[in-house]
Amino acid sequence: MSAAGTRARVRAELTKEIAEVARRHLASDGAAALSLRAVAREMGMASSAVYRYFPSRDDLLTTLIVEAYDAIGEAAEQAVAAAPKGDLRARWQAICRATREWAVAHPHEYALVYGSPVPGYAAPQATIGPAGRVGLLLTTLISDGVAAGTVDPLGSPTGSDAALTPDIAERVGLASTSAESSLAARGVTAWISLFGLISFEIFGHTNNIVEDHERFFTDATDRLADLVGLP
Amino acid sequence: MSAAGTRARVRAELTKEIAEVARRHLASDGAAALSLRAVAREMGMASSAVYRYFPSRDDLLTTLIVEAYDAIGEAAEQAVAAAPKGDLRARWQAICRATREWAVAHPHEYALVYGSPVPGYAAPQATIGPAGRVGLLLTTLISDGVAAGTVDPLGSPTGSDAALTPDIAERVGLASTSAESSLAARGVTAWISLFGLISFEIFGHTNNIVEDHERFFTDATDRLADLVGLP
DNA sequence: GGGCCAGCGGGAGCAGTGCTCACGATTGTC
DNA sequence: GACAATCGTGAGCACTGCTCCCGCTGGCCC
Repeated sequence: MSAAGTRARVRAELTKEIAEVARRHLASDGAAALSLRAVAREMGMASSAVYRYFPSRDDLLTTLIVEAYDAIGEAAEQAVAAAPKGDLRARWQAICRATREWAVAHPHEYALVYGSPVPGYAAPQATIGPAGRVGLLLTTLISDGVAAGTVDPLGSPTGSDAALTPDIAERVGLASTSAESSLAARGVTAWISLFGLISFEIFGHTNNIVEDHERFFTDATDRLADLVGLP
Repeated sequence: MSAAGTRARVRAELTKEIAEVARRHLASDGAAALSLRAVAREMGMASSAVYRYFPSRDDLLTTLIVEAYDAIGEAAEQAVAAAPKGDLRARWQAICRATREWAVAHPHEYALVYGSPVPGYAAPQATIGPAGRVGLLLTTLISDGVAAGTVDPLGSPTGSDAALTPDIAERVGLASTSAESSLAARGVTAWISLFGLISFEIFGHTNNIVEDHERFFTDATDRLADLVGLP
């Protein structure tokens, strides 16, 4: 047993435990206050030992970023799975609602992911997959609507899909033969606006403006559904 | 002369100079890398001397935040002043475009303001005024449209103004006698979405998705104008 | 005009950070 | 059982924000 063995296993386990402790610190104190030394202290090891598992603080943060993306994506996926398949608007609201609720419950982790890129940034390759999960949910939702004939692929301003990366529309299932399509672009706009709404709330920009944040959010995401062209 | 004197004047000047040096550091290296000691070094003074002018690093950052808000607001105001008064859409686009261009030109300063709240946050009172300047431009634009009869105060979902702070609609000139008004809420949604669009671009979330950022932005803000109900 | 004290700059120092490195100890593999 | 890769340790470097005390000095009041 353990051809590639027990050593690797305890390493993997320790790696996970360090990330877990770090995630707790992040959740309670925010990314800026996350200290490798503090994590090491809590684990009862020398600070230098942590570097055997994470080559730098930034790598630890990257791990936490991926975890956060995945957590958000999973929350949204579970919510949309529980919504009635045929009711596009219900599914739309389920995704938006779940995403916002995760953010409200985990503000610091949300800020780590959708706030300012922390260090000298440069989003690591590992993050680009998980980052798109919520967006993908929204676009498959839209493509379902197109397939069912309830969503019009056209819409103003026409042709704005041309501003997107060439293969992105296909990758999210919103390709169109028409050069005038704006479907994918509208989906992306709604996706971005969704996170704009959440970010403004989490970061406190709407503090003196919105009173009932939940109600406002629901109404706003409903407007976004209009924008996309959901029935 | 100088009843409240020369002393106060050199103090004000030095304060300004420190802020200026700090702003340059921020612009080139980002908020995380802004070091009081580095600013002090560049000014040729001991690090402790800086504390005579700014009681803490956070206070320095707060000053820079206010400056950034004002710079954004001014850019937008100048742009809208140069647009044809009667053409609501042109004015709308002018505001959006100027805001985005400022952000592209000053990414770190933008991130300081619209990214994650840096330390233990708690937005200082001094920031709430300047923070609303762009939003105010958008809402006065809308209210102009209402006055001219080209913008319908109603719109889906009806009554969502109720989610806002009670007096906010009046403060931005979008008060309504109808309990079913959603005009202010739609304006706030568009305002938030505008900054969502800019943030996603600046923070790199659309890197592999949008190719022509300027074109995409223009199309998206046009859609937001639709959402508000601009003619 | 002269004294006086608030205001100022300087330097040392504290507690903390990320990260490196040489050193033993341990442990899985041949 | 020997060997070597792996691991944890502690000291140390350079840096940070911030505090405190010192000595000087320039503007105000008598």
